[in-house]
Amino acid sequence: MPELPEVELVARSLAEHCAGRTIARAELLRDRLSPDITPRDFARKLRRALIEDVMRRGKHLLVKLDRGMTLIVHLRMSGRFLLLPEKAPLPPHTHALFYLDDAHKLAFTDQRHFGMMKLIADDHLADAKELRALAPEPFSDEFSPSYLHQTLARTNRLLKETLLDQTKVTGLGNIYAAEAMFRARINPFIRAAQLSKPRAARLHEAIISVLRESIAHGSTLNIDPRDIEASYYGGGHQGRWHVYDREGEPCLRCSAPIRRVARGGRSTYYCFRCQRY
DNA sequence: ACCCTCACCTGCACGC
DNA sequence: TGCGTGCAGGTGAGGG
Repeated sequence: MPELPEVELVARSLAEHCAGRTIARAELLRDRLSPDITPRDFARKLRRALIEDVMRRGKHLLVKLDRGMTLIVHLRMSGRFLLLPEKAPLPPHTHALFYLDDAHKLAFTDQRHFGMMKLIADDHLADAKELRALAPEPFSDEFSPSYLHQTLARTNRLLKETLLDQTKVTGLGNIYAAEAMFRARINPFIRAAQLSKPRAARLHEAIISVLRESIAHGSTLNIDPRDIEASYYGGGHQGRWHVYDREGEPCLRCSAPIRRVARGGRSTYYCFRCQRY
């Protein structure tokens, strides 16, 4: 599912439901979910671990355990957590299981098998290759208008592609990149370096507000009500996106039909009239 | 160091 | 109904 707002909500709900719980037993059902560790060691290292907190960095979940360990989880396209009664049947595509000490189990499911887990000692967390190169958090002071302007100025790629590069800006994916550029009224196909300072500042504001509002509204994606973060979701996503997945529908600002352009196997949605330059 | 393409999987919607 | 095609929210490896 996930871009930053979805991962944030998963992190919050995992923290709410699982922080303070002990993992009675863990099972890695698909080896390649966590390729650095055998299923046997996965079970051994997690057995009786206390979940202290669950945080987010970029699109990664950080499950902070006692004994100086953190489980890094990336949901990629289809990773989900479901909190189920201990004896409930396993959902399809369950690749890892965590039996908690409160008669529930946490199931990690992943239809497309792109998800990733890595158990890492806290000493090495900061330099884990998954986290090391990530751009500053969008809600941090470090992610400033001038940071964005200078970062974009140093690339030759198209703006849209650059916004998806997690080492330049972290947390945006295909949906929210499109939504942020629409909000800032900037064309996705300009060169990133072409963006003037005032327009970079406008994009900066748009990125932050799109992400912030999506978190506040409970994201924009359709989710299974059994997903752990389901309680944070409002009334579904109807009408929330302005351009994403709206090819041919009227722009909500100017009524021009929204365009979709496919490149490198991915779609970019934008309003050709509002986002001319 | 950068940039591009492909690869990783399954399932669903669509057109014939 | 059945089959082939294209597409889906993300990234990493490997090449130029």
